[in-house]
Amino acid sequence: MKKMRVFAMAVIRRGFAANKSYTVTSPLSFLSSSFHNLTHKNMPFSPNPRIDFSYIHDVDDAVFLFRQMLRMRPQPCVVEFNKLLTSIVKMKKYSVTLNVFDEMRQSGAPVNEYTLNIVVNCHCLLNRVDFGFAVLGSFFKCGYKPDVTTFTTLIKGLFLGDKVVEAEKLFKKLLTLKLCEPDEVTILTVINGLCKAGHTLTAYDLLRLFEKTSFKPDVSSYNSVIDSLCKDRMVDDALQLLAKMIDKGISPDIVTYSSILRGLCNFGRWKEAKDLITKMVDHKISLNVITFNILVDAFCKEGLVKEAEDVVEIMMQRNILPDVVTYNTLVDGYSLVGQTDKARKLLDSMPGKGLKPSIISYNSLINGYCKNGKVEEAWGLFLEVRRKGLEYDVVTYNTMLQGLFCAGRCADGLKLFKDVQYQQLIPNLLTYNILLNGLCMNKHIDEAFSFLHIMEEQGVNPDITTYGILIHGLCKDEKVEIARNLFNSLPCKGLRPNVQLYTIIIGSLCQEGQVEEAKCLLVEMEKSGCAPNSVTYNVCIQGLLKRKLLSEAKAFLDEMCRQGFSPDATVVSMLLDQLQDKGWRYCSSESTDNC
DNA sequence: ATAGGGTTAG
Repeated sequence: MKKMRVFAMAVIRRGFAANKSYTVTSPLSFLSSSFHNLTHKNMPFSPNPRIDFSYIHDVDDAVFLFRQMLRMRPQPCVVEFNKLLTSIVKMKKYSVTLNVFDEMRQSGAPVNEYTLNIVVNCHCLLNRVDFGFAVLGSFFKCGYKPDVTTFTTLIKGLFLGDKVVEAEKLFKKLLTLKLCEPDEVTILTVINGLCKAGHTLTAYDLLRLFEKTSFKPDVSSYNSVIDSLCKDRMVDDALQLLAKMIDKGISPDIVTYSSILRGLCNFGRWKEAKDLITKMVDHKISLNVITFNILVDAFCKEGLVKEAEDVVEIMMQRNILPDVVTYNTLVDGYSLVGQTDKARKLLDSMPGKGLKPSIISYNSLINGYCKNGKVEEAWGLFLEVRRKGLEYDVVTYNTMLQGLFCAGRCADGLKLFKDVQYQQLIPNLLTYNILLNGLCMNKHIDEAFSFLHIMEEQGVNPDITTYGILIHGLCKDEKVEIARNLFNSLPCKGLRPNVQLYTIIIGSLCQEGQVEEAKCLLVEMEKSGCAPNSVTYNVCIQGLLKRKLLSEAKAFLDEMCRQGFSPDATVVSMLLDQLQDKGWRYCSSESTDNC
C-alpha cells in the first residue's frame, strides 16, 4: 500500500510532457438533398465522377449513396465503389456490405481484386471463413489472383474462428508453395493470432525465428508478444524481449510501454513501473488515455481509489480527457471498496461529461451493489438499464444472477435465467456455473443436475469448476458417496481435479469419518502433482474435529505443520474448545508446542 | 491512388 502511495505521488509530481490538445470534430450537417452528395469534377482526364464520402454518417446514407452511384452515367469507377464498401465495413455492418456487393454484381458494377478482398474480409469478420475461402473461386473467375492481402485476411479469419492449426497450416503453405510473399501485416496477423489463442510461447519462438529471416517483424509484432507475455505473468521475459527489440533497432512505442507498464503494475512492481514512466517521458513518449487508464486500473484493483482519482486529476491537467473506460474502471474501484454511492454518482455524472454510459458501466455498478449485499439496488439498476433502452449482455445476466442466488433468491434467479434465452442471448459456461452453484448452495441438487444435462445439450461443456460445484453441493447435502463417484468419473470426461476439488472431497470424507479414504486420496492427490495447500489441511481438520476425531485431527495438524502451513483461526478455536471439553487443562500448551 | 494490422475496463 505504502509503495503504491509513493508511486502515486511520484506520478503526480512528475511533469509529463505536455500533450497536444484534443480536437473537436465539428459536426458536419448532413444535407439530405441527393445532389450535395455528389461532386462531379470536370477534369479533362478523369471523365468518371468522383464521389464525396464525407457526408456518410450511417449505413442508410451509405446505401442511399450506393443506389445513386448505380444510376450515374458515366458510371463511377471501381475505386469509388470500393471506397463505399470500405465505409460500410468501418461501421461494422458486414452483412450490409455483402448485400451491397451482391447488388453490385447484379447491376454489373465494376469489381476488382480490392473489392473481392473486402468481401473475403466481411465473411471472415462474420465468422464464416469458409465463405471467405469460397470467394477464391470468384477471384479466378474474374481473372484475378488472390494476393498477400487475401491470404492474410483468410489467416485472420481462421484465427477468429479458433481454427489455430488451420491458420498455421495456411501460413506454412504460403511459404512453401510461395503463394505470396508475406509482409509485416501477415506476420503480425500470425503472431497476434497465436498470442490471442494462448500460444504465447509459439508466437515468441516464431518472432525470434523471423528475426533471422528476411521477413522482419515490425514493432506491432513485438508489442503483441510482449503484451501476451505480461498477461501470462512472464513480465521478465517481456522485459528481455523489450531489450532485444531495441537491440535490433526497433523503437518501442506507446503500446509497447503501456503493455509493460500494465505487467509491472499487475504484479506489484511499482518501483519499476515508476522508472518506466520516467523513461517514457525521457524518450518523449507522451502518455495517452490508455496508459493513464492502466494506472487508474492498477490503483483501483489495490483499493486505492484516492490515488486513482489523483491519476485522473493529472490526466485532465495534461488535457487528456477521461473516457468511458476511465469512468468504468473508477466505478469498479469504488464498488470494490464498498463506496457504491460514489460509484453511482460517478455513473450519473457521465452524460454531463459528454460520455454515454455503456452496458459495461451498468454491469460494473450492478456488480458493485451485488457484492456489497445491496441486491435491491442492483435489481433497481438492472431494470433502469432496460428503461434507458440499453441492451443487456451475458455479463449483465451473470452478475445479476450471482447477486440473486447469493441473497438466497433462488426462484428469482431461475426466472431471470429463463429471461436470458428470451433476450436471445446465449448463456455461457459462467452463466451455468453461477446457476448450478446458486441451486446447490440453496440445496436444490436435483435441479442443478437437470441443468447440467441442459447445458450439455446446448453445447456448453461443463468444466472442472462445474463439477466442483456439484460435488460440493452433494457433500454439503451429505451425499458423499455419490459425490465420490462423480469425482472418480472425472478422468473419463478428460478433466483433471484441481486443489480446490480435492480439498472439497477430502474435507467431506474427513467430516464423514472416512479417515482412511481421505488419507488415500491425499496421497493420490500429491501423486497427481497437485499439492495440498493450507486450505486443504484446515478443511480436513475442521471436518475431523466436527466428528470429534481428536487424535486423527492431531495427525493432520502435525502433517500440516511439517508442510509449513499453520492452522487458521477456526481450527485453533475448535481445537481449544474440544481439548477443554475433554478436561485436558494442560493440553493447549502441548498443542502449541506441536505446532 | 480503392483491400488485410495492435494497447485499456466488466
